[in-house]
Amino acid sequence: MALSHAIMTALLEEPLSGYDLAREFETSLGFFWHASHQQIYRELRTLAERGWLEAEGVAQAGRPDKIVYALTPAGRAALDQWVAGPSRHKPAKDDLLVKLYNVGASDPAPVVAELRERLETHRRNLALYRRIRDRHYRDPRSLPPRRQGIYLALLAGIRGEETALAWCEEAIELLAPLAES
Amino acid sequence: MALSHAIMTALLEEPLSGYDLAREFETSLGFFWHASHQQIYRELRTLAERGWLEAEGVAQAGRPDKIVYALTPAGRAALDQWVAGPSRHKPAKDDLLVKLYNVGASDPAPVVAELRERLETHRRNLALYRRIRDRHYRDPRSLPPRRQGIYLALLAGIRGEETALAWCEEAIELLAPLAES
DNA sequence: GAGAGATATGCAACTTTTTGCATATGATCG
DNA sequence: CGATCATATGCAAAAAGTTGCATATCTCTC
Repeated sequence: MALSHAIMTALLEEPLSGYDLAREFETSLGFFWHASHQQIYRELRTLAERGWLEAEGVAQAGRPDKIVYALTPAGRAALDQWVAGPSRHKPAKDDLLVKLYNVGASDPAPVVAELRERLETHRRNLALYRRIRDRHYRDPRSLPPRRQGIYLALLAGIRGEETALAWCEEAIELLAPLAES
Repeated sequence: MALSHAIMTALLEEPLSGYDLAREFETSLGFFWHASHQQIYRELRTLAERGWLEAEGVAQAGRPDKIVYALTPAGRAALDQWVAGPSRHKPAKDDLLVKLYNVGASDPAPVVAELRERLETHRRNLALYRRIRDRHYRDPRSLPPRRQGIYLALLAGIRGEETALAWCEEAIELLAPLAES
């Protein structure tokens, strides 16, 4: 399972609580690997049991107490090993692409409407990613190695959104005439 | 579940056996929605029970008998309704992008090696998709509606591979110096 | 006739993800 | 004081996907 390793990766820099991690998985790392808080809390307990993480309860004033998880040496070793092993790419599954196969058989109007919505989503994502790049990753070559890796992940996001955006425009242009008639 | 609808989509043109469908899901539709034959056979039985498909045993000479599934009017209606409803985009999950966050903490060499392999995969996919486009979708505007939709799905594949390919090259260029030292 | 390979279909166990629900603390605002 | 929101953690059931195994027909080649 790779969720465990994604979590450990997020803990490389500093110990975090499940709540923190859940937010991490909604931004940064989450752009490329989504996980719900239910998944995260469950996985954290599993990893702590296995000895890859260490849990520490932290009492807080002004807010509910929390449990902070830190990477153990064993976890660190497992992570290294995972990085050295083969990767799995699970391609995106997109209803919309399947629906395109139905154009001509079903009404294309909702598909076009969906494309327009998605266009906006890609615009927003792209703007966000570019803002992050401009703020933190202006000159990739002068970054320390770790940041270069993160930069590349971000770059994948940017390129992906650019491509998806352009494709949406092209698709709308081609299908709009069908939807109007 | 969308697998059911992907299967029905594949049956829009003509009735197919589970085996045929499994191959369909390894090419055409399968570029955007992967499914194993185990999943497909299971789903086919479920759909037939629900009345969305009709199963017909076909005796064959020269090869094992098969079961051919056809879309029923009820299935057709369900498909229309699905097309009109909201779509879900499940973004890709890619170990490699998570591993990039580990560059600087773990040895980057295997990551670079993986990037090189992936570069080749993208090259192959791109060549394949382009071949299909050149053969069957040369002039998209003059295609009948149904084929236009399929063309757009193919185009999404082409653009995606182009982007991924270029990104791999950029990533290798940036990380190669780190891996050598 | 033995073996490999395409065709054809399936079970069972397991892992992973999704969905819906549940709970509790403390801050802030009206 | 009540409502709402951010913080913080979790259970349980269902759906979806993966993995490993199993079986059978028929063709073609050695």
